[in-house]
Amino acid sequence: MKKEAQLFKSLADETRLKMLWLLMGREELCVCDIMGVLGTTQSKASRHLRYLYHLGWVSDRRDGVWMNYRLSVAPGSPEDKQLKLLAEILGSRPEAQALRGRMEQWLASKGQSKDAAAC
Amino acid sequence: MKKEAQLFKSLADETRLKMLWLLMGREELCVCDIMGVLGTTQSKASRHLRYLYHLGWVSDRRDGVWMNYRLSVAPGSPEDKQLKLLAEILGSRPEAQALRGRMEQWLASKGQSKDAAAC
DNA sequence: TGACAACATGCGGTTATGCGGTTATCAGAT
DNA sequence: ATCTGATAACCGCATAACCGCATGTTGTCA
Repeated sequence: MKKEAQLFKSLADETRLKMLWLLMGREELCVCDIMGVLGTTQSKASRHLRYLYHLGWVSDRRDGVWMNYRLSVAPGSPEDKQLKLLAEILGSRPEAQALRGRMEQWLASKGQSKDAAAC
Repeated sequence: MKKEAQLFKSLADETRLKMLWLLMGREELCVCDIMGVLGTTQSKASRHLRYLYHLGWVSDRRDGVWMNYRLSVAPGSPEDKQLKLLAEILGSRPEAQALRGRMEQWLASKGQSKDAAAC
């Protein structure tokens, strides 16, 4: 059951939990968005995202200067099921809903400024 | 989501995972049983069981010399749901089934000797 | 090419975690 | 009361995780 222990270890960090939660509610997010919504530092955001990347939970896509991340688990795979269970656990927390709200707000205020980026 | 991170942290250890799994398949187990099935040391078994005890996952019951542990989550509680999800994740692993088998075998061979204990 | 923006990473420090080994406690038997 | 076996608490060590800071890398634009 080493694999499962490793799985839970990857979820045993509040920052990573929040990142996954945000990504579950959006197709794609760039590092600066996650920084903004979570109010964390660039180094911290980037490091945890790479952590998830190396575990195969997320994939990256370069768009000019921005690096976008998205969930990358194959539909129907065990990881996909585990992610759904995670969503079930997190979704019952009001804090999670508030986080979603803050994300929408952040993305909206970002969209207002001229054309695209406001990081 | 600090609470959830803490939850996963408590599951991020293979020994604790196996202990929970064993307890899910049996009303009650004493420390020496868990030691025997998992092939671990007394100190290690006891420490992780106390860890789970302080988190509220298990309760203890003294029976003379032996200390018995059992799952203690209230039916219908969030913890109960989380435990069911955990069972779902672990149950799909053949290794988990093998562990159950070893437990049955251990308990059977223990029952053979005279009346009760053979730790 | 040079300046700048977004992101990644190496490094050092701090803290948390797991483990083995030892000691203390507790309940029952003599 | 004392002795014994089962379990719990403690200690010290090694390792791993997380963090901030500074620096490196990559891409854009003038």
